[in-house]
Amino acid sequence: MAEPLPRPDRTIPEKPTLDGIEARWSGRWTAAATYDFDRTATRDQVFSIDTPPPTVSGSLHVGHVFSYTQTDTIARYRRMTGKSVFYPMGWDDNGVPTERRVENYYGVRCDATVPYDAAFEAPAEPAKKRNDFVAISRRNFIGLCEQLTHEDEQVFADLWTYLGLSVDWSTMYTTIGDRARRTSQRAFLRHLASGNAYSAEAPCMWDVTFQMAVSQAELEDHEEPGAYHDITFARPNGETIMVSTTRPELLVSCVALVAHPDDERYQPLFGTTVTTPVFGVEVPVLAHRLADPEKGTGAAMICTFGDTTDVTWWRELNLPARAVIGRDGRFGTEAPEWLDSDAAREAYATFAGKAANGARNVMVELLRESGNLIGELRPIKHPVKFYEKGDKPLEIVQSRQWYIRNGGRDEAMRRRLVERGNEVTWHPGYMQARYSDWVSGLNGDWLVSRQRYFGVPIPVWHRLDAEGNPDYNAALVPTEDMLPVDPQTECPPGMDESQRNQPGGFIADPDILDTWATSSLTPQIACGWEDDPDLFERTFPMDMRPQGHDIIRTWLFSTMVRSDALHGHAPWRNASLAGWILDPDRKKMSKSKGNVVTPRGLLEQYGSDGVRYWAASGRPGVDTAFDEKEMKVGRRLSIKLLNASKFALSFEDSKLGTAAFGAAAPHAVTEPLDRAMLVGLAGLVDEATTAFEGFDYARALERTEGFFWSFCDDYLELVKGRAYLPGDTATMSARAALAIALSTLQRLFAPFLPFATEEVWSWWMEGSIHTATWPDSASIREWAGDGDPALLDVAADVLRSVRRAKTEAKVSMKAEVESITIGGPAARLAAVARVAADLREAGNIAEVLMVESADSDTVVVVLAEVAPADAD
RNA sequence: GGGCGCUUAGCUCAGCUGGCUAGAGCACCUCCCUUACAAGGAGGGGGUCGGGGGUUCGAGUCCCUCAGCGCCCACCA
Repeated sequence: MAEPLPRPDRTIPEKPTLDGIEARWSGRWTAAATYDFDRTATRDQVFSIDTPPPTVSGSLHVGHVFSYTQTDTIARYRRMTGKSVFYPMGWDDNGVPTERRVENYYGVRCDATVPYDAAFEAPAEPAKKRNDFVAISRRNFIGLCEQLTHEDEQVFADLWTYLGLSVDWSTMYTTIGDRARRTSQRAFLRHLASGNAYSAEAPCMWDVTFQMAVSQAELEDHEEPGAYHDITFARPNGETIMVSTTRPELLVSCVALVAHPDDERYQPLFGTTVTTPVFGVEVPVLAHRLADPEKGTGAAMICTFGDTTDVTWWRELNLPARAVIGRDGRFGTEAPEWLDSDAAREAYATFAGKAANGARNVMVELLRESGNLIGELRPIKHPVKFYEKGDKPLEIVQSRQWYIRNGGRDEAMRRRLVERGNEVTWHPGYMQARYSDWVSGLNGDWLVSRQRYFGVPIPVWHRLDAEGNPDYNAALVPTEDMLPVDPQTECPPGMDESQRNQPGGFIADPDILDTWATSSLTPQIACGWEDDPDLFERTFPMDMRPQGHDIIRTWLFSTMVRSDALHGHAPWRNASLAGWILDPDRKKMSKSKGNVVTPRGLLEQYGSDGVRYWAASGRPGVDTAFDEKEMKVGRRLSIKLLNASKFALSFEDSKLGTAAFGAAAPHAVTEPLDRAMLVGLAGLVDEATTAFEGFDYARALERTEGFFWSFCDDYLELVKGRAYLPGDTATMSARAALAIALSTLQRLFAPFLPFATEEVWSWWMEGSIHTATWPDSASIREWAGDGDPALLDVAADVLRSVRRAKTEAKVSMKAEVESITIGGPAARLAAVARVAADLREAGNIAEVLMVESADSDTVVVVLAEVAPADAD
């Protein structure tokens, strides 16, 4: 639990300032362990947060600051309500983005065939072109990944500290660290044992640049130019059938033609065969409901594999696989065995070894020559599937991959996962629909194996038979106490290194797990699943998952899948979806778009509190424009808080605060205006509390800010004269009310402006404001007694009229007023009478007169030695 | 094609379960160097709440419909 802060000097500076406030307080918080998790707290006293681990491969931009600040305000609120807040930070440092960054940063590339070089040093000057990158061993490569991520993580941690995130750094984790690797592998092995993980030889979406498989959740559609090619197939009777295709180069992979079963044009052809042009391969004409009579000629060419529909057709119609595009995205150099004529093989040779685009051009020529290309190409724009981080269209490649069951091929499981969504409260609520929609639309299991290096290895070996062929049906697995394990360097139980890669021995599974397959376990990693059962017991399931709404389909869903399989319930109670930061052109701010704004300069210019104010003003789930003006407003608010606090504490006896106000106010609050203000304050506390309970930090801030400004403009102005006077009852009432209000407002602002509030709190209170108790409206109402909130409204209204008169007369606000005459119903006049003394003081008014009238309210202001100004 | 969200002052947005003359900040105009605050403060102008229907004593707020914008998803031959 938090230690007391080093005792501040408890003096109020002559000229309060925000300069250097971040360094001053973040250092003291660290020293005092202000934000440390109290792991003696029981589950019901804990609030645990499943922090998104930022990808360390880039730099943090203001979008990160935006969403992490929002979460931090909630963490701070919960801490002040007495919860022990479990708020770890994780770094997502494994996976493709890190590899890419390391490759470019050092000018290296990983080559598994290169031997380890203990004396290796990265090139001083990285090569400009990828082709010139130095090939290094897997172990050297991983070493560089670790080195660079460590440096990056330190920069990130410094920024978070400067921003004032109240994370407990002692609970930090990384997704490549031992704990994460162990957790990830253990979960995988448990899935394997329960049948939730399996490997299969199947067509999968394949990125030809990274040369690895990608999962459904990583797909992105890009609008790409293409063209319909109308080509003819020959029927045995000499007739032809025309088909439109955008990928004529796949003709060699054609295994059938397909049309809709109800399409009368093709019903006579079903069950017959046709011959492919150029290659002369005989293929059947089949019927399938997915063929769209409206598209092209209504008949389509099924190739292995042009798109995901081809995969469906291939699977459901039991067609042979005639794949020719290899893992490098190029056509195989050898003519495939199903081409049985020399002419066909010669034709193939003209595009063998080419990538899709090159082969297409050649194929078009071949078809033109053979007379099977009819008419002109018809250009179109059509969506093509890409890997979200890739820049070439995906190919579909047949290969052995690992899968985790996610309901994509199991209706009952899909329904169960949709149901799990009901175990979570969504903020905002409509985000649940995105989750349900995604789960309902799944069409395959989750492909988790990646043909990469820097990641969590799949903890599996395969037995080799006497011929040296792997047996994929019975994986050799490590015992859990071996975890984390690297199958490349360690051996399966009961076997030794001499049997590696030998007939009758074993081989290591070459792949690693996709990043999401590890980050989908952040609750288990952070809470110490199996590693630290005591911690797990106190923190899991977690209270809150904050994240961006764009990764509901990936991170949120996959975390649900894992928790469902491992624990049989949802991993959290609340999911809080943050919006994006949009640049001034309303585009999402992201590194790949090159429109990011780095936060450090902003934090220094506007102060962390100023930037936090902007972030916390963004409504939950709503995309928000990047707006420096809001940060300026936040900075002004922070300065105002310093000045207003200084002023209110400048009166003797206001400084009687204690860390938590006791049951009684320092002095009795007796004056009507003071009581009126306190009633409003109590209402504010209720509103802010309700908003925070519903994860709506933005509303809490908005209401607090609104109250604070009118508190300064009106109440403070109205009572300062009275508070200055020598201490009679009315004076003491003002000072007590000021102290109560100040203490309350400072705490209400604490989640948003942690630095400024800590500063002003230190002037008069013991301990950190961030471990102080959240304000309690009931005790404020006790102090307020019979307060009538309307009094403050009336007084502020009259004061505004007086100011207006002075402004219109172009005189100073302290100009003397001879008299004001208030008109209105008796009730209004009675209210004015109760605050008349404060009004006289605040407006420098000699005389307050009243005239009862049934008409609307009026205020007539007579300035001393100045022509009367009517200012109703 | 399906789902979700948005459309309120020049700009960025609040307006929760329908209720007194529709709010804030920025920008703009005027004034004030008032001992908390001049990188301030006080005051002011500015909106037929996207269009059209409907429910209601009463709608920015509920229902229907149309339009525009954005996001997500889809089997994209």
